[in-house]
Amino acid sequence: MDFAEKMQRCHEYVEALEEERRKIQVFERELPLCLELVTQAIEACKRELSGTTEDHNMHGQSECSEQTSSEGPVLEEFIPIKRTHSSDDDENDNNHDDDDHQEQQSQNKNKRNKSNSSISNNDHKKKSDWLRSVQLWNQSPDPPQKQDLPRKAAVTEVKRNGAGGAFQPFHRENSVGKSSHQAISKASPSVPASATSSIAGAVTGGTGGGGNKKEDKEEGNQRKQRRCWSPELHRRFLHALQQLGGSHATPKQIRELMKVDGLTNDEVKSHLQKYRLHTRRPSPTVHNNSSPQAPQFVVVGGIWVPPTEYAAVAATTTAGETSTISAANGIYAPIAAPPPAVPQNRQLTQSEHLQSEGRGSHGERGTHSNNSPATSSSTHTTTTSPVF
DNA sequence: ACTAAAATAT
DNA sequence: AATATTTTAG
Repeated sequence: MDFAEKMQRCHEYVEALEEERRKIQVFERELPLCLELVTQAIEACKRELSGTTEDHNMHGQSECSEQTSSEGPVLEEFIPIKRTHSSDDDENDNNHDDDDHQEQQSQNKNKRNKSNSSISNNDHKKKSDWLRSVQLWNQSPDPPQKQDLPRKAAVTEVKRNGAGGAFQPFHRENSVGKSSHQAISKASPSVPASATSSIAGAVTGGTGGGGNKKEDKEEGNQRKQRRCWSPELHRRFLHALQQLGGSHATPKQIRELMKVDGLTNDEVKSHLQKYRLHTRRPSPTVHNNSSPQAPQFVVVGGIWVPPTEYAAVAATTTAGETSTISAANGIYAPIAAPPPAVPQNRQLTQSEHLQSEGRGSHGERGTHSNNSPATSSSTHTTTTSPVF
């Protein structure tokens, strides 16, 4: 009978749902309704299962509800963004907006005013367990973001955290620049919340003319809110770098390429610095794989490839076409294909050898050509060789 | 008290 | 733009 079959299917579905619930459990704070929905669905299904047969009139749809159909309508409810302004800007889907009209929003270049006063807020303090406290969206009291859901538009700044990896919570702290002279009055780094089904914005966006809340207490100072270079952000960074052919890229170019709104030159610059730093021979006496136990794929020829990286970069670029880029990839983000999934494994294979990384340290994974260790920097690999 | 990362200064 | 220094979050 097909009945049994149905039961079976239903059962499976419930299991799937439960697993799903486990997954989002962590984000209870961010997705309370989502959790609730799933829970309800599970219950409904179970009821149906146990409640025996027929009369699935009322909740007949429960099972299929979230799958797809209801998704649309419901989705809106989940979107944290409350658009206060009645005027819905709906037009800004995916136009171009490549241009940088992003960072400027209220990013004043003023030097910091020296006015200084008391800092009175500590709103954070009680975030001990991150997983829980991680916020996909900043819950900062200001959702001034004009551009909401960028949808598919890549341009904006949709970034996601998490995924397979590490993501760090955003910190929203206001430390006052108590520096003696100069105070920045850069715009308040308000954070947008953009979400696409499972995506959360990771990048802050400037406030538009939106209107700041009363948050910034009349002080123009404040050390810029730290920008969190989430894996995704970094991914974009790398991507941009690749497109520019290596490290020569100027921060400005990089920033533009990244198309992340709210990202400033300085931030990129800083990040670039760090990147180069790490990129350039972490050398002296760096023995990577130390553990005799053969950490499967540690490899790391390279340098500084944050956990989540690999896949991301690979993915993007692979999809991409640029040959040159690939080279770049090879260089900086060659490694590590984690056990789980990830179809494309490159040359991660021989990991075992402790490889005389020794002093050279530079991972020369590059299929070919590589700079000499000491003298030249790693940079040119891409830039020089490929025709540009 | 230490470190890495980001911000800011030169 | 490159590097150096300072500040700060973990």
